[in-house]
Amino acid sequence: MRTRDKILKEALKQFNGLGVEKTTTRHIASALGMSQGNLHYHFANKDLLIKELFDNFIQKITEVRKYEYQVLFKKEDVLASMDLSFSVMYKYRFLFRDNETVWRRLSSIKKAMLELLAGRKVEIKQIISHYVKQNIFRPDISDSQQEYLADQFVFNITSWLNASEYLGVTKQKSNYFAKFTFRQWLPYLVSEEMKNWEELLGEK
Amino acid sequence: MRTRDKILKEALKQFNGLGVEKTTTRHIASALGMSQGNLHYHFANKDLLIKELFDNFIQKITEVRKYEYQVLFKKEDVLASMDLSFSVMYKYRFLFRDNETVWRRLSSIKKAMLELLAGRKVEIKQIISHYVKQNIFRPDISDSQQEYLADQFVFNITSWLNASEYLGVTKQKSNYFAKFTFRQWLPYLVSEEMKNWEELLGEK
DNA sequence: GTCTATACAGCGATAGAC
DNA sequence: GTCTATCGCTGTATAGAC
Repeated sequence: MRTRDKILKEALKQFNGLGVEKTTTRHIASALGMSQGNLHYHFANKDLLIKELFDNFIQKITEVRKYEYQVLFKKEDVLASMDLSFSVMYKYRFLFRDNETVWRRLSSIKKAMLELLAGRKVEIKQIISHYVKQNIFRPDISDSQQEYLADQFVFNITSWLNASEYLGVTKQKSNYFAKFTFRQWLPYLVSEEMKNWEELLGEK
Repeated sequence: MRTRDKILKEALKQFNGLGVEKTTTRHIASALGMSQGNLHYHFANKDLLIKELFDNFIQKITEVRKYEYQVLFKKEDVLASMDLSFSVMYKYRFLFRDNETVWRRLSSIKKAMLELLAGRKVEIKQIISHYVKQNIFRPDISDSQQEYLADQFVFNITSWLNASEYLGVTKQKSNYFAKFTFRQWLPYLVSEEMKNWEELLGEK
């Protein structure tokens, strides 16, 4: 593995574990048995490390999305898609946990992240709208409630990482939260569908 | 105002605004036109500042809870109660935004915070159970789904502060999120109730 | 590319004068 | 109580030898 990549890998590990502010170039370098001077040869400053990790994140999350674009309406596929997205987000969780720190340092990341989420919201509204047309969702759910559901979805995907401690979640994080998020739709379903979905999501 | 209190007030302001790690005793002192030495006369170290602010938070949030304990089942009261809680949490938002940093420094706060939330979950389950018995909630909602709803509630109250940027919320934060959280219950209601509640929550 | 050495700034905290 | 002065440490980043 190239030195550059080793540094990136270790930086990601420490950003996720210790947080962005507590992670230092000294610390990263020494964990790799490398001098700090050498690290700064490869990455002139800490922000460049963050920037490159963010670019990697965007690349992976875009890949995941593209992959399932056409199969998105079947409930098993929606669930699997969420699971995949969540696992990528989990890998780069410092971007969400320390979002304020990161955004303060690099405002371009803030912009890109908000755009990403706006795109997600549009997608989710399409799915919901599809379910309403197919009579999978109940007919008495108002438009504003559908809008709300999409907001709740965005809220969930951005917040789940911080919440795991509060909820006492330890293992299988991405899978747990994919179900957690998906489960929010249960009461919107018509009765016949509800049983199927509840089965898919398994007992809590 | 006593010097002690001035320091606490400024510390809270900076913790909320800059984050705990970026806030320094130097910074707090100079904002008050006071020497750093003097600040350290009143608070020997930074952790004592955090600790005292946390104690104030606990005192206020407990007060708020006690106050409406008996009226908790009417929907208007539940909403008002949430609004009050959220506004206290907002005042001490660094405790939630920087929860990992704070918990790393003072594990006693982690313990107390998790207990507080566990209590909240119990309360919310009581309310839900009450609504089910009163036939305000639909009868076809499973027990595990009720449990889930309580978890979602805890998830919401702990995460809303970080999410406002993602959702584009700017003003009236506590009121907005009280409704946001409450609105999650809409699809669980029987049809007749749904209209009343939707009116209470207003158009999005 | 990788190292050592070092400059420089900022932090928490303490000592001692007033 | 409040101040100034200072210590010891840790952080980012650069310079120059190999």
